[in-house]
Amino acid sequence: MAKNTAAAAARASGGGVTRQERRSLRQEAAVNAAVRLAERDGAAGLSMRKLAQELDLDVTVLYRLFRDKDELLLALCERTIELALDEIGEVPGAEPWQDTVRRVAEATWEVQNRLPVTTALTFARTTGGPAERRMVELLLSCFTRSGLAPERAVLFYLTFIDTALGLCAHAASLSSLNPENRAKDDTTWTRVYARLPEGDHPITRTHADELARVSRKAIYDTAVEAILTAAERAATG
Amino acid sequence: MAKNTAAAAARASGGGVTRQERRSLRQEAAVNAAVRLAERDGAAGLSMRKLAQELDLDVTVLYRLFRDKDELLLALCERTIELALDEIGEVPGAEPWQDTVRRVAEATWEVQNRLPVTTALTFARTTGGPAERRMVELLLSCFTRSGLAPERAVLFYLTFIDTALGLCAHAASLSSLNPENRAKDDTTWTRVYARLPEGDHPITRTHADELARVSRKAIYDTAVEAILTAAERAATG
DNA sequence: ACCTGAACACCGTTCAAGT
DNA sequence: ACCTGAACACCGTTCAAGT
Repeated sequence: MAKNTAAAAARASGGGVTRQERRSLRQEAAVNAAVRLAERDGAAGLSMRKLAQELDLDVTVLYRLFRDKDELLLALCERTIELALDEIGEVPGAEPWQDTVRRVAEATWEVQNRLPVTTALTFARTTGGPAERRMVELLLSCFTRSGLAPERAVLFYLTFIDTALGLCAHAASLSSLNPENRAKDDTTWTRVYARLPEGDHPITRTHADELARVSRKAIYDTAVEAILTAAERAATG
Repeated sequence: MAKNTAAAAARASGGGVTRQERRSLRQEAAVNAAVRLAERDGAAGLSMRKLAQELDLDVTVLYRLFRDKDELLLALCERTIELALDEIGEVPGAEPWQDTVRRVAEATWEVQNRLPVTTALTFARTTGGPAERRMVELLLSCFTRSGLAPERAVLFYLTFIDTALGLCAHAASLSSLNPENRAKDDTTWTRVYARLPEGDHPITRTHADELARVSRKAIYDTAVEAILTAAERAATG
């Protein structure tokens, strides 16, 4: 749905495809290929050369579509937000603001889960693009509907989105380590913490099993609910 | 204080410096130089070659101190935790658990602020090393003291630490972008969002000033307090 | 005006050849 | 046994030379 926007625009405009529209189409194709490449080969596997090869282009053509690799990354960031917005779909107008925020949290997690490498590469960026703008408007409308004064609404909006993205990036950057490093990291709780010597770290030792059992999604949900509750209390209190 | 641990151990053991101790000393020197290099030249500037050069070593010697670059990064991660522990200092035994958690949050932010590049490079890793183990024990002792059952104590501990690290990494990865990209990102709120056309995004438009005014530290504090409150309520409720 | 290949200055990592 | 330089297979990015 988010895909082929430029194509649709081109067709709607009545036949003649301008240079600008062809450029947009090629950029979108490049973004699609970049996501595929990143998820298949990992963060280190997404190189300008390999992407060009995948698209049957010379690298320098890619450099005319995107000024540099950073601009490609910003386009990837926009794409992840587009996917989240697609995932969210239409929001019932009468829905309580908290539930809309929860929808956004779910959709963002879903995208992180599906595209961990892309998420890890882009989580901390601000694009200023159309998808990001729609997302900002959607979330700000929730936090203002809650009854918070502008200053507080903005503070809680940013706390929510940065926390959600930070935790998604945390989860994503684990899933996007090389297999061996991933395994090294993943099993640390049981490998190291369950086998601590008797005397040291008594509390950690008795909690090692629980530590290995907690899922990243449970952590994410706990953080999201904590921030929602804090916003509610700030609004009504 | 965290530095020269190996040196102290070597001297205490009575004169003869073993191969193992010399190795530890060289690893520590490498970590120190790596932090300096990363903060001076950015994440892309921390390469095995440049680090070896900085230490007047052949690259391959570096590869005998650390199996690969990832092992160096884990050592950097340990170092950031050591610095946070130094920052925390002695914790008064009778201190309310919430205040101890706040100390940890402050110290972690402080380190992020001082070493953004190193923080951004390492935030999502689990090292299983001694500094990390001390930090886990300290924080778990807080969340169990709060009266939470083991399962919940662990859930809130992980929610706290992952949220704190995620937000620190968010802030850090902004401070560690190349100057131009950083500027591009930083001013987006005023550059793009304050100039939105009248019709679209009305809520964002009216909040653009506030959005540009919120500091990353305020966001961090809001998230930390929200999680502390949620933990308190789960413990007493 | 557009495309192209070669080049520049780097990477992480390995290994045969030296002392 | 330890150290070393050169090499391999890559990077992002640029630019002169072609059509």
